[in-house]
Amino acid sequence: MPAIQQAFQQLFSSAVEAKALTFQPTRPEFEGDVTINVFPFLKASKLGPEQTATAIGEHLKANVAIVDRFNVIKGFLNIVIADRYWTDFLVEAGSRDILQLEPTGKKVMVEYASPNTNKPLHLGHMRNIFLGHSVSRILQSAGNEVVKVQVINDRGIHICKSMVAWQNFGNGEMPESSGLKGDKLVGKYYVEFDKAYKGEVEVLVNSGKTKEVAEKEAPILREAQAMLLKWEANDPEVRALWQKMNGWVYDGFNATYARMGVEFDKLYYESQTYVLGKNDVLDGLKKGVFYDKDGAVWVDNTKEGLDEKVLLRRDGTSVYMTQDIGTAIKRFEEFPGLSKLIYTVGNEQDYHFKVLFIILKKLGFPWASELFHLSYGMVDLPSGKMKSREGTVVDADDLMEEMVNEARTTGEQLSKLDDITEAEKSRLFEQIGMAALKYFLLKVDPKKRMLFDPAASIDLQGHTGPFIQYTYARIKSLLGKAGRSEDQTIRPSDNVAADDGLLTEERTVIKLLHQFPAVLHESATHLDPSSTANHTYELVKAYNSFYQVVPVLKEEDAAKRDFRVGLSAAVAKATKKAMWCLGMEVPERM
RNA sequence: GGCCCCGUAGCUCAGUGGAUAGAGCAGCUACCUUCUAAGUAGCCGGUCGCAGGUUCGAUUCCUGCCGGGGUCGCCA
Repeated sequence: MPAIQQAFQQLFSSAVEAKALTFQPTRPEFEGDVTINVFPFLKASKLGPEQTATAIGEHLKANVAIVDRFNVIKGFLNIVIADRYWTDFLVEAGSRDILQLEPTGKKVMVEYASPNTNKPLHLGHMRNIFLGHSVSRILQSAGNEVVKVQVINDRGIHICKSMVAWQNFGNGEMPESSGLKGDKLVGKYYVEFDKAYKGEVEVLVNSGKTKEVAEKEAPILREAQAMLLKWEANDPEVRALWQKMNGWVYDGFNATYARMGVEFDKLYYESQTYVLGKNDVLDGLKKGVFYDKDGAVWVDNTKEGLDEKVLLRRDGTSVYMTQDIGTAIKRFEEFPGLSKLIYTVGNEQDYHFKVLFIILKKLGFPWASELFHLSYGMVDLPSGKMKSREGTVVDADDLMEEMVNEARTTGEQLSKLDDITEAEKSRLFEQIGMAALKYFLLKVDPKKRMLFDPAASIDLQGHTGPFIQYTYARIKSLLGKAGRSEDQTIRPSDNVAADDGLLTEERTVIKLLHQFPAVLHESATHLDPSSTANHTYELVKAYNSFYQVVPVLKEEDAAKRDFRVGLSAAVAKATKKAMWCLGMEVPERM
């Protein structure tokens, strides 16, 4: 880059801004590795596009060692970088983890699950959890210290509904007695509640009440509301039931998280945080940041293009926003070095977070500008939106089971695994099924709404997690036969093969490896695993093309063979790390 | 209605100012006595929602419109 600027200065005695200078990978139909578009410089060079490009090209060739040759097509300067540069890079890629970037010295908190405890986890949670988990690992690989946190919405009317229903209709059913997973059991009573509630509403409507009145007066709802009040008053019996049922849910969630392969450094319980924020809001009121209207505390965001919002009710109680204000403040107190806080929450809460961040800025917290809402789109089914009340949700445990079974069916059909134990097979199919699922959810831009078709969407072939795993396993097989591990990739002498000229297949793979750190960096900057996911696919796809036509172990020239083994090892190493960043495992064989 | 997000191949998605817009799936074809065929190569498939504008150059940026979704509680 500086070389180009220098070239420009000398050739045309005129400076060029760094941002006007764009390098792009040369399109495969032309010869070259990097391409510079010279159109932006025509005014300064006062020459036509071809002459400008040629002049720069000549200069670079004469002055920059790694520039081997160039060609000019229209306004595009295609530069061929010397083989030596690529082989040197490959040695580097073999000797260290190129996907572990320089430490930034920053500590980042990522919140990536916030389930309610009244029902089991579903597909929507899975997108949230895989996304946040992957972003955490990408940030870590990009040199940050990461704190992963979960918020558990363990209190409120929703859990009281399950509790009331269990009390009324449960006959003491327990996870142990029914064989139901704890979260499923509690979820079952949430559904029971809804059924009973609807029945009661219907009865009331038939007795002449309006629907609105009936929906407010249904006895079982009143019961749940009364239970919430008792909970807030610390009623021992209610609290004991609450603890018992939440305990079941946590057991269930933990089993689900374990299978998902995700983990948290710290848990926040809403029952502990919901009291936070009140004093902060009152402080803001004193400072004149907020105002009093009819006894309630409001914030006015009309200048920011939003509207007014209540922060404390007239009776002095909190709203959702209040506790989020308090929780954010608390987190920065608990983690003094924290420089960034990321909330992985669905895009239906875009407005909420916009308001939250503005409020914290108004309260004068310097870190308020470092808050980020990692907003992701909903997951739709072919039938439309998932609705828990209509029973159209895709259950997380069921889906994982289905995916793993799918992997098993395919794997056993291929019958390449007859010599391994049943336990090893189970572990392998678990890895494959989970990767298929995770990759499917992570390969698309997080902020976009996506479609999940359980029947057809999840493939084990093509642009998928298992495709990547398969490539890795094939390389491992090669390395095994060559007696090398992926960590002892290229001996420096291996790159002698380069003197013979890199094959285009080799060059393509190395270039993709070379781009990988930049892609990872971009993934971390945009908090978007999809670019990493897609680049990993590009890499292994290119490797597969190489593998198909270029002999590795069968190559007779020992130097070339070693070089290709080293190339393969470097791909395996980067692939494994990239997959780790996406929360997926890679199998030794498949 | 106000505000926000999205609209690219039959389907699912890449592509955030550059060349003739790319993958996967689906359909068709070729390649396993050769390093794992969960693979590779090829064919088929496009008014980048529509209309203007900015620019040497727009799928990409701006405006308007159309279509889809979200959100606008002293709910969470």
